[in-house]
Amino acid sequence: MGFAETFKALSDPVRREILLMLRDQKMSAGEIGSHFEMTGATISYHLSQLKKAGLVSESRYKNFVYYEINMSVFEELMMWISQFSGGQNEKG
Amino acid sequence: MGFAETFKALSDPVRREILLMLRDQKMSAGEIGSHFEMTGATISYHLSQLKKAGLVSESRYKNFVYYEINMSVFEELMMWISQFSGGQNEKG
DNA sequence: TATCTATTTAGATATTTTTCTAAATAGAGT
DNA sequence: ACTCTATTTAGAAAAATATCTAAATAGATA
Repeated sequence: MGFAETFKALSDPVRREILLMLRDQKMSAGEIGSHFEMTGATISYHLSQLKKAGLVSESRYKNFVYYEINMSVFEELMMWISQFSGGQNEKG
Repeated sequence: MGFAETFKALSDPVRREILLMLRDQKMSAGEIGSHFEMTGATISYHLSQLKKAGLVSESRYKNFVYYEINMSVFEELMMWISQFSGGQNEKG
């Protein structure tokens, strides 16, 4: 997977907001896009970055492509970060 | 502080490695630089990005500038991420 | 004070990222 | 089969990023 892609994906405010929108329901690309003042093409680009980072997954129904959060990558991220804030590296 | 800067700082592999090096001891800019095949100027740039994101802080002694981890930003990061992996948003 | 050492700043360049418009794809309903 | 709708892809332009070399700064020590 790679932390580089994950952190890069999370560094963009649009993408972080998309993740918040998906926190408790899956949404179609169009629905997601309608919350922003950007073209659908741009939203599609951001969704592809999130997907590449493994932060979301997609499924299809009728004409629509639905996106939803993929929790497991967030868990890996927590593990990485807890190296620093946990303080489990004390001597003794 | 801003998550954008924090995540952006973490998206670079050199900067993540610097953070790992600083996990259990403070180090001078020069010591840090000697672990990489890069000019001191480039290392200085990366350190400034980490500092801007609040991930490290610096102190001076003699000719040296020492860098050390700043844990509190990692803790904020954990909070943000736990919105997703914690699953505290269930109905019922 | 002159010089040496550690680090940062400035300016330049190559690469990457974000955004747009226009076109392509793909499936749904008629 | 045709057309409509939703989404993605391609290509281009502007902005941001990572790196270098050379120069500047600033403190330490002789």
